Amino acid sequence: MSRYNAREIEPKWQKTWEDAQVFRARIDRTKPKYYVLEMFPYPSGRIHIGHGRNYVMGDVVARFKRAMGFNVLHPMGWDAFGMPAENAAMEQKSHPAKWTYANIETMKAQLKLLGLSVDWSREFATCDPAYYKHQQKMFLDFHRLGLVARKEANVNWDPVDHTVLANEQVIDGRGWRSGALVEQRKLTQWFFRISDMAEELLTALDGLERWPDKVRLMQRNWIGKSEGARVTFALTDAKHKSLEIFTTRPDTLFGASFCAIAPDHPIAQEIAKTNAGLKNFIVECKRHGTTAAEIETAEKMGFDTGLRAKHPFVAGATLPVYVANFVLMEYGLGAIFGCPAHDQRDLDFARKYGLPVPAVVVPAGEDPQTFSVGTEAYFGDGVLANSDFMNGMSVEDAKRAVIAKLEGMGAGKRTITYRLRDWGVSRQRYWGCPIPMIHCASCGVVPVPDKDLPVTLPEDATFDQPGNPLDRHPTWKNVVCARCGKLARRETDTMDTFVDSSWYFARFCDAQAPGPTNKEAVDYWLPVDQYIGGVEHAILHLLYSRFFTRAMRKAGYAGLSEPFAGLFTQGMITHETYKDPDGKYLFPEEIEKRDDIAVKRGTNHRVTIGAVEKMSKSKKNVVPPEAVADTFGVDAARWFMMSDSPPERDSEWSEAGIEGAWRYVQRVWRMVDEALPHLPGFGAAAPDGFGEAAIAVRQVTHRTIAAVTDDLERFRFNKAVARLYEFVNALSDFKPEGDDGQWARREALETLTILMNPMVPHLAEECWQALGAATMAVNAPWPKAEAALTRQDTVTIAIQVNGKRRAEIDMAKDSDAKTVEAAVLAMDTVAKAIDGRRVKKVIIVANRIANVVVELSGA
RNA sequence: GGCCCCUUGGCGGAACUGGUAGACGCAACGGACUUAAAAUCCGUCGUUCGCAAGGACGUGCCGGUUCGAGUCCGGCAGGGGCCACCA
Repeated sequence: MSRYNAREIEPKWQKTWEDAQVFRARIDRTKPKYYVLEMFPYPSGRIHIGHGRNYVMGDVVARFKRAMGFNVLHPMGWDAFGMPAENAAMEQKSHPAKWTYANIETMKAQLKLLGLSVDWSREFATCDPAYYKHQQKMFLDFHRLGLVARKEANVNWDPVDHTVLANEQVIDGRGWRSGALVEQRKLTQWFFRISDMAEELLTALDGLERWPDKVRLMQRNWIGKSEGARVTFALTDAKHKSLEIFTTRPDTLFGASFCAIAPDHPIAQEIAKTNAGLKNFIVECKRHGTTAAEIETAEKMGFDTGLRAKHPFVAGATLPVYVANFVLMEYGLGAIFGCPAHDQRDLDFARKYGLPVPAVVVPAGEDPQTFSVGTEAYFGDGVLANSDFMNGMSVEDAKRAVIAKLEGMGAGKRTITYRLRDWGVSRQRYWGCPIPMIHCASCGVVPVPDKDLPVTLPEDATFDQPGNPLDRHPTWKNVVCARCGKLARRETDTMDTFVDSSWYFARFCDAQAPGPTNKEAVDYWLPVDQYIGGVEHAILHLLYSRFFTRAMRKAGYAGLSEPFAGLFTQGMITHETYKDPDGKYLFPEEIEKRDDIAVKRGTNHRVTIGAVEKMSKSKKNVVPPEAVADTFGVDAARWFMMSDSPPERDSEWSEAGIEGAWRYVQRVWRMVDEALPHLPGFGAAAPDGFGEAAIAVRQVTHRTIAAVTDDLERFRFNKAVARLYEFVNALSDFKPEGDDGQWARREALETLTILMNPMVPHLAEECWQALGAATMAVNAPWPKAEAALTRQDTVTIAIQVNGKRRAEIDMAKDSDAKTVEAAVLAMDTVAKAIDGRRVKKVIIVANRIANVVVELSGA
């Protein structure tokens, strides 16, 4: 008996696949296409097994679809621009390119170890000018189409990374990479006009049926559509004639007791010029952060501007206009009217400053004369009161009525506001795609002519100090104006790296295309049929890509709007964490487990076993793929990753788990190896008839085909694995006798081999070859379940009496209700359970259950 | 604060659209083989009562709908996610 040696067998098959170039994808219109893509990696150093799950999952899909007859595209590349490279360059006194390409080399070798069915001929790195020159071209095209804007705006400034961040990259008031508290700065920046597409990006979410609801909901919330009205308040002041506010509750206009504007609202800024008190107040507002805790505890603060706003409907009534710390310039119009009775913040504010709290929406069952609000605002539904022409209306009717009236008076109109901001893409960093623009003293902003592309990064930049290396480079930014020929300055900002990843999937369709995309290839391969990645990109990358694809369509580079037809967000791999007595983290290989305790390897020092957490370098709870491949083989790792948890959930990596997977690999090989001498030849004709035992095995075989196919189709890898375990268990119990039995055994083993191939491709190749196939398993078609063998002739029907299971009975499938009822009532066990009570009725669910309902004794 | 999701044995998890809860794996335990160990094979494995046959209880908690609820509805608790002074 030969033992399965993964360390020799796995590299052998990887080489065979590579030599035969089996994963090379080509346009082939005789087959349906299938584009599988995992979110491409950032080359940060080394991968650990936690990264692997994502790629293995994609690989299982790719290999499965391939066997199902699809023309599969499964590419890989590198999201290679970004801050870590620059930080590493600063620390190691090296160059970001050197660091990045070294990491790519390491990680590529590690990925190859996993035996992925990737078409490596399409590989590229986004930091290659051959890639980013196309990005610059598209930037210029988008600029021409009005999709790019340069504007002054309040931006998020990361004081540690010395760069601007997009809203999506600020988490809890801190930079998503540096963790530094973000400051607000007013800067002139480049923006993609994503907010113009807010409505389209929102409604198109409904069409993304193969996306998780969770992700669609997150995008919906992020886009944040609010329907309401803008209302113009006339001001009593001669200098400032009117104030425009946005509200989603115009129905509560009669409950208004003040107006409030943001500290950076133009009117506030104007008054602050001559009012030192307000100026100080505005400075005070800016000092407060925006972290969750600070918002929770922040007190409402206001400064009375002295301005008074006239109520649009109540002659003679005026409202004080405050500058308030809780009003945001970025949302709506930066101005509100305060209705304390029906908004908690307005109520807190009104109580603090002693403003009136008139209630205008009264909950059902409350008396409008006596209903009042204490410390809790009422924002539920109800009936309008104290509101003149709206009295007695529902909230919805009142909204319509008041908007109509305001529109009639020219004092307001129905408006839709979105939370989504334009995407600021300027970054004051070196390691990114240069923005191809020129600043000329006489011509203003001038695009770099297409013929001068790419604008490449200078290699001799310095990284020994913070700030933008491009800006301080002695010569790089000197350029002649493309319009007037005078000396001008190059744009020294680079693009947000999320731009790089917003179109790479289109580039993969033809990575050698002379333009940004090859239209024929893009039309053939896109959309991505199955995209796989972490849910952490639910908003950032996935929203940007949806925008970018639309922009590419407008510019003629793509023929569709939605790049990803199917999305799957996979869970993380977690692992226990270990700490030595000093509180320092230890790698799993540094510890040794003895019974329930852990000690430092080779010592008696007790190690604390900490929480199970997402694998990360900082917690040291990582497992290198090389070590796993060496001891257990890659197939065992792949099998374990697919078996342990449902793919969307987190999965814990454990030594026991990988050992279990390794046992499976050995067991399958042993089973094939032991069967070989007894089996008929590969492709031998089926015998004339099958005995009972052989038929039973064939039934298991074909039912397994049906089940595993369905499970893989639906991304239920853990169930597919469980089915295959059951199959192997059944085969182990099978003791074939006669030619028919041996033929059925061969059929079963061949089937098993191909069914498990997507998960354990090296083992499958080895088995396939041993079974005598002349072709590779990777090219073998997926087996088909024969209906005659999957059909169930008898079914087990559970019998309940008053809903409690009392017995079961085997019946011919699809027996009619009368037959089942008669058979059930004839059973001794049933009679015993009925115990002489009167049978009220018998409920029969075909092929499943019979419930005998009897009178309750004594009731 | 708003919105959303989750909660099933010692553990990971099965259970299609309301129809036999606990598939499959891991761990554990008992046994066989072995000088011994590993590997392998056979068996047990939700709790509980019982010699057994069999019974009772059981899917976070309380209640409801139903012949029947892990699954549907209402409430509560715990855990997680996203957004967040968003008007």
